[in-house]
Amino acid sequence: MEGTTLAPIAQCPDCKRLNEVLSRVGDRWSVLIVASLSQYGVLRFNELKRNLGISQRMLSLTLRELERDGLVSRTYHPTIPPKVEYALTPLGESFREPVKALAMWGLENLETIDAARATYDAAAEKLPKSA
Amino acid sequence: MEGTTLAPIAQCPDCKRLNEVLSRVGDRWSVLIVASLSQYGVLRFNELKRNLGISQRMLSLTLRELERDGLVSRTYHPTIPPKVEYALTPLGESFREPVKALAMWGLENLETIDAARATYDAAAEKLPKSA
DNA sequence: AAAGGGTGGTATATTTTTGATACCGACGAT
DNA sequence: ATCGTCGGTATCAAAAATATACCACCCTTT
Repeated sequence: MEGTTLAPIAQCPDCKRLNEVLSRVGDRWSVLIVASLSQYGVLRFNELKRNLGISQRMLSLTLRELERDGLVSRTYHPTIPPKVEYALTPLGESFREPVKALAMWGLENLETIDAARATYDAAAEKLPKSA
Repeated sequence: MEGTTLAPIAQCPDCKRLNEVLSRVGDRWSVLIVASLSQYGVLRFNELKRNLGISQRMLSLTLRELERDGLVSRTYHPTIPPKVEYALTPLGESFREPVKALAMWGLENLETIDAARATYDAAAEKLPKSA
């Protein structure tokens, strides 16, 4: 049943745009990788892996996406232990600002959020639907 | 084999913190809901649903999380068609800024990203691993 | 009065995403 | 000669997102 009264999704263009943006670079690993490269400048595959605690698969996938989207550059050195270096492109550098804004907000408000959670959970404790 | 040289995850405290932040409010729907409430002020459940094109389940879940984290307030009006209104709390309001920064960056760079993608994909076309 | 619609959800099933694991070739160290 | 490192890929299981159906409630329409 697709023909219901449902509106044609995303009335506000801004939401639609934002949705697109977030679909591209809005996942945790992308942001984390950019933040990491932002801090250390140039990192190799396994350095990122160790630094972030990400699985090889997700790192590989996410790096390729970031490279595809032009935020990260990949430099392959055909030395004998092969060496691949990742760094931010200018576009990636420009992404540092919003990420920083997000991080700042988070750092400032993590405790507030934790407190709100505790309050909410405590209140929920008193209303068990059963038992 | 856990005892390898693997570092104990998240060497840089900033990444760890950022990770926490993103675990809380870093998913697409949370950001989108905040953005939507930010634009319209107060919205009801089904208004949000229609506006965002989100499934009921995800909307319900995400709203509850946002409420739990203190970013969104939920007001239940026991009228006869039950009416539930959602709005941003002061904390939620403060989250508008980083979201706005993100949205701005996205709007400014979506085309650049698309172009980078096109270039990348075109280059990849020429190196088919098989066939 | 019976049928259908809108309200804010929940329960269940299906699909998509993520993550863990094993493996690869090439080489250096033990 | 076996092990480990490098940067991945292939495979499979677990988790999350989504779609769908359904609920009680009442109102409107027929």
